[in-house]
Amino acid sequence: MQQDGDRLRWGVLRRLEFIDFRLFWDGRFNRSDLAETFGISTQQASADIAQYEKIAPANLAYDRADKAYKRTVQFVPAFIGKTIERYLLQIVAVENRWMRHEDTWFEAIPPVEVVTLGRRSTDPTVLLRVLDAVRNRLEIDVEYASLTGSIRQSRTIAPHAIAHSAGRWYLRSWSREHNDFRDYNLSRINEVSEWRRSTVDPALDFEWIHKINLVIVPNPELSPERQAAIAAEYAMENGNLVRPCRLSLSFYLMTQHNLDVEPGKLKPEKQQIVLQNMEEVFQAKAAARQMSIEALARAKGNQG
Amino acid sequence: MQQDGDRLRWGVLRRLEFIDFRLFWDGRFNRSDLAETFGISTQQASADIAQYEKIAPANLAYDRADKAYKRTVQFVPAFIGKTIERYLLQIVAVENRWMRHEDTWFEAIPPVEVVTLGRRSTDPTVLLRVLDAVRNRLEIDVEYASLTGSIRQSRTIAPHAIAHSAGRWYLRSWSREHNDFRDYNLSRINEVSEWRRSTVDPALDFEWIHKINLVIVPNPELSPERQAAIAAEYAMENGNLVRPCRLSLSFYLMTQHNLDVEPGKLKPEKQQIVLQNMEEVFQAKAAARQMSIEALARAKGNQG
DNA sequence: ATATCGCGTCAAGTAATTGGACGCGATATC
DNA sequence: GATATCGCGTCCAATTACTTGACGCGATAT
Repeated sequence: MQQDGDRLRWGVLRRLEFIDFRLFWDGRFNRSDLAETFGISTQQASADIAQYEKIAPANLAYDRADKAYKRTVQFVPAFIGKTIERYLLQIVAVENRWMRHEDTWFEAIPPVEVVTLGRRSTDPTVLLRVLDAVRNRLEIDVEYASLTGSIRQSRTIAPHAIAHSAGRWYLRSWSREHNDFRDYNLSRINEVSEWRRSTVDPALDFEWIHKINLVIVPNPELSPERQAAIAAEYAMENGNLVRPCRLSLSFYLMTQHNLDVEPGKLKPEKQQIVLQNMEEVFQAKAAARQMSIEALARAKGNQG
Repeated sequence: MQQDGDRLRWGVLRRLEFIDFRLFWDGRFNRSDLAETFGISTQQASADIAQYEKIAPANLAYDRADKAYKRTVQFVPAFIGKTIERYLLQIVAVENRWMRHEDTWFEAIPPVEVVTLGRRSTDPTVLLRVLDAVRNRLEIDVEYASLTGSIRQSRTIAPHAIAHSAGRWYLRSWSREHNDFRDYNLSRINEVSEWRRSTVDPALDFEWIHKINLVIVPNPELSPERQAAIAAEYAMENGNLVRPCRLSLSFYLMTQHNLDVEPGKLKPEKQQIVLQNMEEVFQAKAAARQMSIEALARAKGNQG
């Protein structure tokens, strides 16, 4: 199968993958499904099906009554692989209108409800300019939606990385106004106007570069059974989860899971996990921040 | 271009899309990139590039010095469309190891950090059986990881929908043990053994079917500026956001955003939005639950 | 100066795909 | 219970997509 996979043309491979996909998700497919999805003739579709049958004969059987190929109980995906999470994500993307149903291979989107509050989506042009700036070490002028939302402020930033947390996209950047590194909410950037080479070394962003191990344990106020379940869900070893994390991002992770709330304020169910080394994280973050500010000031001094 | 798009073969269209993609994300691409990604000859790749140039001549220019095609400033995506969020999601998927880098079109994954605590991923076979059960109205026996994580419990459920919230997947199901509808965490289902036709009508799951409008406003304890910014971020109209939501899912949405925490317990920054009609939601949910339980009991009485 | 690399292109050959035609079996229609 | 319909499979010649091989061109590296 591996050899077969290598010598098959890219297009044919995709079509076999499609067969695999539909068998997995719908349990059935038609010759015409294949023909319509890829814009090929029925003859070619028949040939493709025959080829799939040669590779994985036990996976499907034609049901004359239903006029469709159906998945057998022995079915094992031969092409789409073991990580099906990506397709689940497609469903989420369709529900959020990030992706069109036609751009997926789903015939019927499974009855999946996505529980989220939709936010404004990112402007492609902004994203494009921002990515360029990151890649080519540029300093850019951006129009940043002020807190009031009405007045538009111009900022000069030199972004060097992007981060994603809880549905929000952040831009890690040096700020000319403050001469330090901070996070900008990508969806609040409306326009990128000018760009020029940046003179700031992103290696000075110690809050970004330095990582710390977050030591996470189930909330001890929960019953032992519940704690064990949570340990299993997060695949904890020895009762704790050690998650390396950039210092500047640690707060987002903490916010996401209510790790930054003092114990006792929330019901334990709302705070299923807690952070053991919070103090250490706080101190490390503050120290790194200080280091960056001083290094940037020194660099500016040398330059001017 | 539309006509061109229709008459182009599926494979060619994908390759033009690839050119568009690379121009967007990397700002550049090679003939050999195209050839290697799709397993075609360099000649064919040249032909494809020529075709793309015919369709969108202003989008790219060959840079002899760099030996690469480069994006021009006038670049406007001609194939990949306006919703680029789907590709951002791919990056998240790669970072979370749900997807392989090779299965995307990214040459270099942009320096994106994904802030999340990875959870155990879903077993494809379980997902497959569960989807079948939903689609064909089956009752299935599942092995559900008990709270202790060690003892395995068998449950008989008839699932009828799937929900996704904050990285977790839930299965909305009727439960034989309790004769009511409840949620099962998909990642805690280890195995699906037997299946048979279900006799329970999912239309009786009123907590699922009935929707309620969640009325969400910025936390009034925040400064007016901050409130305005949050209103903008969530695209609120008249200062509030009305989000229709299935009753059974309303709690997940509330949990995600700390809407279910009494005011004053958390710092306002950790509770940027609040729910105005919490009492109404609670009552509606309880009423629907009661209705379901009674309807199910009646149905059982008629049956037995 | 010379080698190397990526590009473009011409020409001939091969593989993929189409269009047309036919038969087969299961369901729906009257 | 005859008849139409639909989706499938398959044979054929014709067409299109793609490959293999060969050559020249310009920019960079040695």
